Amino acid sequence: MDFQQVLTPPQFAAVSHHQGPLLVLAGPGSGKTRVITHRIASLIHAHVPAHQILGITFTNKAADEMGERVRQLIPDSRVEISTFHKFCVKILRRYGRGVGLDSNFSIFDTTDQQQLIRFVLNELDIDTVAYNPSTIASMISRAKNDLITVDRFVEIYQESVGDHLQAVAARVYPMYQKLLLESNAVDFDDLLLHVASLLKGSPELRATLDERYQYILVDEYQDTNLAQYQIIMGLSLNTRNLCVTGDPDQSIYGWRGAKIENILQFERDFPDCKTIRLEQNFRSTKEILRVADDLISHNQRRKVKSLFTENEEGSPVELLCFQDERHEADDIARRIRNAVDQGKQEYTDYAIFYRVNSLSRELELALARHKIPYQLAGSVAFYERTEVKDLLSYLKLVNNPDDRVAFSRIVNKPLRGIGKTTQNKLIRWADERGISLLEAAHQAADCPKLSKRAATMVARFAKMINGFSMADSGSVAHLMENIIDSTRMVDSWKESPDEADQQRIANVNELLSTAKKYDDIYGEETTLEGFLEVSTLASATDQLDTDAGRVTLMTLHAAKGLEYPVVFIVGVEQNLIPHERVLREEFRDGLEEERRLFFVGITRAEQNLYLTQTRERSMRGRPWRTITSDFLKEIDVEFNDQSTDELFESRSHFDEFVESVKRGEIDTAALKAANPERPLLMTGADLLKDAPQAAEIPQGFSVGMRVRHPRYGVGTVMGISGFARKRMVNVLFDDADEPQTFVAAHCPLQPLGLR
DNA sequence: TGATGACTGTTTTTT
DNA sequence: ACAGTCATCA
Repeated sequence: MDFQQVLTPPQFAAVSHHQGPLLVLAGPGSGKTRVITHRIASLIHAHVPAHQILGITFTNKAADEMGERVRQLIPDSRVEISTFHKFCVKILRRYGRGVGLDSNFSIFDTTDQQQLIRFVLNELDIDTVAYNPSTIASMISRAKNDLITVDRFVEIYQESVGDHLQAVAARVYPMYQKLLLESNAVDFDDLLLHVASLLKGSPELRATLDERYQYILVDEYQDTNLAQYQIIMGLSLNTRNLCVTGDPDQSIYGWRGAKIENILQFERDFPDCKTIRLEQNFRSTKEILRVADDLISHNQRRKVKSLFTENEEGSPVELLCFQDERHEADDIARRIRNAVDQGKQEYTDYAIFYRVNSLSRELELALARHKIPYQLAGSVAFYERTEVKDLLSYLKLVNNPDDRVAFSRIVNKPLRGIGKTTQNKLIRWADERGISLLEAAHQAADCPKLSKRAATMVARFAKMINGFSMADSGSVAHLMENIIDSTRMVDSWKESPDEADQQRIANVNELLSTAKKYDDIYGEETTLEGFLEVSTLASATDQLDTDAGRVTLMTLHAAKGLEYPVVFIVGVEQNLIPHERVLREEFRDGLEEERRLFFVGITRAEQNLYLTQTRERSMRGRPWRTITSDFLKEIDVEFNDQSTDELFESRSHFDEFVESVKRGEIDTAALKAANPERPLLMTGADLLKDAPQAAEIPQGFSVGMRVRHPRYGVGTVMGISGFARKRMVNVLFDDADEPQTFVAAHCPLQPLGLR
């Protein structure tokens, strides 16, 4: 293979640098994955044994893709390419004893984690309303990412003047960690933390692994946190053939503990490192790249790169402005529909990005209206569905009898008469005697506090769980079938007319077929542990299909690493892009990260890029007047106003309509008869029919009526005065203390239920 | 013990 | 707007 032929000079330089530390600063679309995969191929060509090479990515998708592309270059190669978390699981299965873990440990996802923290808060008699479990969870998570252990956390708290939140966290963290260990379980952050402590605590193990992995490649290095940094450093002390690739301008996980410093200081960590910049972009048009470059040049904290491309000029980036999110979504759908109908594009060519998941809703509705197939990254992930989690919890408990979160989740699901009281008594008793919940359940008959009836139920449950075993079932799928049969968990849904229940059955079946697939892949080697691991470490973007013939919707964060011919970025408005959260910060660090996030979104586009904004947008069920994004002042795009003052137009139509009805010019009864389903406009008279207690009909308002105002939200009509054009309405809004008065004929008040 | 309804926080994210 | 939790009652 002649690498020089297929690579640019800088790419080739990176690929052929084998010995010693290497930093590849790769701009968007600069062929970074290409460099990594070719470098691996090049190492193998140079007779480096494949098992000495370790490739690390952040997502499963990236790992799979990289593995696939390496195999295209070197068929049958057995290079280990893994995510940080998977790699750590592997180490811990083997060496976890050193941190108190048995090899069958459970991995707690965010839900499990919060469940356990909720339990701890209850135990410590801390109000879970004032102290949200997820807030405490993220504090602990953050600490773990920064390698702050329990002892250190408590120490720091005692040394400083911590606030009440820290006080709570300092009490919760130790007990949470103790229960995790007792459950023989780890959370996502522990996977990294435990491995980092193993490497630190055991020089022999560190040296062994350092030796084992001679060549390490880390992708997206700008997103590594302190724990990940320590792990990488620990493996690169003796053999320093460490190659990291990344782009500081695409660092978007700072809020999650990622340290952009890691990449910025790589040259300080390894003074003898070679630095290569990949600045030629092979993805986007000149127009798109120019906009991206203009934007990112406004960041202060960065390594300056000069991006360039030999691609064509392309059409200008367009900024589309709409009245509201519905018009925005509808117009995007219509554009896609038209282009596809004319054969100019395929559905697969399109991606729509947004800052927060809640914006996907309107887009989904519009795409559905226009009969456009789409796929959504994220949303309610399959593995987070209740029924899926329940079934997995059975498997988890079978695999790891110490798992108390799994136990608590399913002990009374489906209902078997083991209520809260019984559960609490059982937990107390188990903790007193230092045995697992399942063990306690077994011996329930000996528990003095439990009634005979409760004890029988509990013991029966324990017996059922014990009846399940991987050895007897032979495969994960069979075990799962046994569980489904024995628990009768789908029985109650079978007869249900409820669509949601049928969906639950479908989900259970899907999980079952996932298990079958897993069994098929591993054959005799299939393990319960392995299946659970895959299920827990699976993520939303993993399931994205590049060739599905569908439009793809996702958040800007999820878009990193992907590319599409045509990209829409919706909601380019202040408080969204940039997000309101960073606008409140005094320090402008967050703002630069928001700019990078926008930069990531822009640079996903190959041919066409559309930015959209609206004049008003509903957030949390309330309409808001929007403000244009500050970032738009930093870039040069073609402004294209699609908005009309339609809202006001329709309002005056409405007023006219109401007036006509009052003058008797319109026969409302006939109108309603003509369209009994859903009238386009409801008249005041119609409303009155649904509100018999209302006293008057003036201008469609009556005392006690619920109304909505675009700015003030929902309120109640307190009083009405005057007549005709001077008719006044007095409204007390739900959020306000003082009522406000409006001229009935001219105010944007809308009776609720009008839609 | 379990069902129902009110209340509340959530909406940056991935493993 | 919505989902998940909590409180109350049968």
